Amino acid sequence: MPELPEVETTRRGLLPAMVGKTIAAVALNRSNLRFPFQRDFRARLESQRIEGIDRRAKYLIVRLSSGDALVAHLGMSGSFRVESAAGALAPDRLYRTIPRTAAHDHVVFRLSDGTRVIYNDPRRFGFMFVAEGDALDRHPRMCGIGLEPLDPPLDPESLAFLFDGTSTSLKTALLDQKRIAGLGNIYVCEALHRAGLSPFRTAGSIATKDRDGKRSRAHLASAITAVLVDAIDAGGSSLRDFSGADGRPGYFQHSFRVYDREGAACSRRGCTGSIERVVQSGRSTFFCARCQK
DNA sequence: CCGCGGGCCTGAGAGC
DNA sequence: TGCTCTCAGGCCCGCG
Repeated sequence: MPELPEVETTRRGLLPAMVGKTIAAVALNRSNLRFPFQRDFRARLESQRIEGIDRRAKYLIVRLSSGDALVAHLGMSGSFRVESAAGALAPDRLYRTIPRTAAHDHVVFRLSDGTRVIYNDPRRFGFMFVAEGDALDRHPRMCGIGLEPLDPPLDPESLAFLFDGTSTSLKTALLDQKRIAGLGNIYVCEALHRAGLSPFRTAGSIATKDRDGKRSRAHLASAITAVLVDAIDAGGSSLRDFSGADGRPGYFQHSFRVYDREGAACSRRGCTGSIERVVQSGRSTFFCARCQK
């Protein structure tokens, strides 16, 4: 599920439910997600006040009053949902005081006001850990992460720095979290189509600026930021099961121009091509061979 | 340095 | 209805 827009949507949904409250209790319904939980995982969370929630690449970072941070990665199928204390927000629904547990609810955070924040993850490719907040930049999981594409907005000079001399394909280069952080398979396919660039082009071969401004680093940089902003505005993409922490699904999947649209007509104005699917470094690439050069 | 394949998991959907 | 097969939004490792 989650690429940058879905993680950002999750962050925004969690903010009002969590910030300023204290973690009263943490329940672990199993001993591991992708990795075993740290031995002191619960102890370092319980009775801490939540100061804020940040995002770095596809990681959520929950800042705690102790100076520690809870770091969570949603993997392929992870999601958070918020269940407010019955009665607090829905006095007509007091009968819902018995918390419902769904399959794959692996971690439950109970907050000081009774709110429950639940992490669900069928495939368990996600993981979470507690680390010293000050040391996060040096944490092995975080230290190699590349540029945030939105803050500040990705620019052609950054792309030049990241891609010059690289013989990797554009598709693979954009998926590489060490270069640009947060793009995944969907948004790479979408950005390349918007930019009119072939996923097979060598990353180092993109011109700084074309005469007409097309198929250049400048065009690619703005295509990437535009698709991410559009997706965040739509609340992310809900393919199978993704929904924001508020329970609402995202709508960006209705705006896909190529992803999962094999055989469909290309939506670019004036283009008579159709969307193809090929496998590139083990992942599906969707593109229009006619207008992506 | 690079691409590729496999592995980690479960569930949905297609095809028979 | 039910089986088997393929594929899925991420990421890491080892191979050639």
